[in-house]
Amino acid sequence: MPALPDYSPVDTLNHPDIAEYFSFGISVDCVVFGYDGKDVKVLLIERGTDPYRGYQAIPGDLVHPREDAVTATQRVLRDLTGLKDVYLEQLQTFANVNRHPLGRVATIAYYSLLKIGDYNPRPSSWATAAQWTPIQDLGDMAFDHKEIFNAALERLQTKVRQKPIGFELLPEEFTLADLQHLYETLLNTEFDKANFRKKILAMDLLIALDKTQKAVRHRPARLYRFDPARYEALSKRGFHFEL
Amino acid sequence: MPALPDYSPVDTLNHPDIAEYFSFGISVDCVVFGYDGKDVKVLLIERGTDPYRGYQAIPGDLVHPREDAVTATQRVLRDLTGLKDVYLEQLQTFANVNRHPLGRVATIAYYSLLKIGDYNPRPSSWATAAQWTPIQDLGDMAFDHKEIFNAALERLQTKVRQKPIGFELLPEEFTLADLQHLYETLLNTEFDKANFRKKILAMDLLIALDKTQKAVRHRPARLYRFDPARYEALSKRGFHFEL
DNA sequence: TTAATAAGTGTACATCGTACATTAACTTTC
DNA sequence: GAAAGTTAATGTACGATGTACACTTATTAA
Repeated sequence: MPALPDYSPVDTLNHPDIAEYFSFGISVDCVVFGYDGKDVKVLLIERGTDPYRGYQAIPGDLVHPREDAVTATQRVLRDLTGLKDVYLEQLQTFANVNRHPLGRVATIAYYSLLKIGDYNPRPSSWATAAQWTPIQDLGDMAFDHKEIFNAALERLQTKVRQKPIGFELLPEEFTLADLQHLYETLLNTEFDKANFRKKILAMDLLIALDKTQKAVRHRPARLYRFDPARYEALSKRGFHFEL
Repeated sequence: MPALPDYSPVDTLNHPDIAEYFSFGISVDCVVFGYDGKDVKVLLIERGTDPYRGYQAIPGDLVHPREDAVTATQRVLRDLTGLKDVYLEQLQTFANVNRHPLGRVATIAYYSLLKIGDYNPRPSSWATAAQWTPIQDLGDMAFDHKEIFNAALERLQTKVRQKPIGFELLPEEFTLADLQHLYETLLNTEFDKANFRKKILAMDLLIALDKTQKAVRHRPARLYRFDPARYEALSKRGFHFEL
């Protein structure tokens, strides 16, 4: 442990009893979203110990004394899902005095989007307790995790309309109907099919593949792929994704 | 059923050396924005002690062991400006291992908007060190504060186009030209005068007052006032501010 | 009175969003 | 193997909105 500062980032004439201030625990919690073609789901843990034994909780862990917060979150995600390099974004920090019954713990909340098909539960300690839950039927949650989840969902709903991050939830190759349905369930709206596809295609972010759906009992739809490089290029020229 | 894993936050069983994890300091830092009719400015502190003596820093302080993070930020703001009930929003938490040279301090960054005219420096410890700096001419800053400031500015620029928070920076009564100029300096853009006023007025968020500017050497402009209640009402009906 | 200056209004045109109708391709049923 | 069912994919017409720019109005200073 490095030497304790004798002042805060500001100035502090005011903290003679400085050691008392260095008694916080910091955790990270990560709201992991997935989509199975029908429902938007969250990956939750069932707690095996008190407090909140049996309640569902957002996966997370204490940050180690020499560990960055993002690193800690990536560690949690890898242990949980076996995946790395998934979409990850900081949400908000929850630091109320009484949020944790056993001590002063501030938690930095993140949210993550992944292709649910890539998910393979790890033979790690929490593998058995992890489960995908459709976001409509969440029950009570441990700690202030319901509040954290709500914030994450709200943020996702805003963000998904402004940045092309919805694709993180879809398989590499998808139909326009897939995409539309994802947005509709995520945003609780309905879009006109013709207008939706016109708008999306006009953005010029998708690569049309020479493939179609197989084994459907109707006209098969064309498959598309999102082109991140194209998005980068357009962004630099002032393009603004919007749905 | 196998034993359920314990994961966190804070499962003491999983962390036998639990005490080590409770050694973090938590600070809040608040980027305070103001606008004087010409420039967008930030309220900065000049550090009087090492490290970074003489550098400019974002005002902040350590969070007390029994204090909520928002409360700590409001305390800092009140000590600094004499104001309470100013617009305040959490930005992001910076928690890298090495961000603070003297210990492990995670900082929860906020940003705040206030009417610069309301600001009255307090006879508190940092009053003399506080100064408004136009955001174009910021020099080096202490710690990772430049990074924090950049994040705050970016966030403000995004947010101000999506929520009617720009009014927090203006006096209660303002002209449409005032409003336009604020947006132009904040976003580094130019708007067409006629179209800007048409758009803003069409939103129906402003109350036209029976007052005009005084002592100007041209046709005096009408004064307006922002109507937060109206905005609330419209929001509930699905209205979406956008500029 | 006139010039200067910025406030405030009007208009024409292009662009975009919206609703809805139509055609196309595939499978299943009779 | 033709018809019915289903969803993909395209087209169009209309209204709303954004954009550029010209014009009129109210005030002060000269």
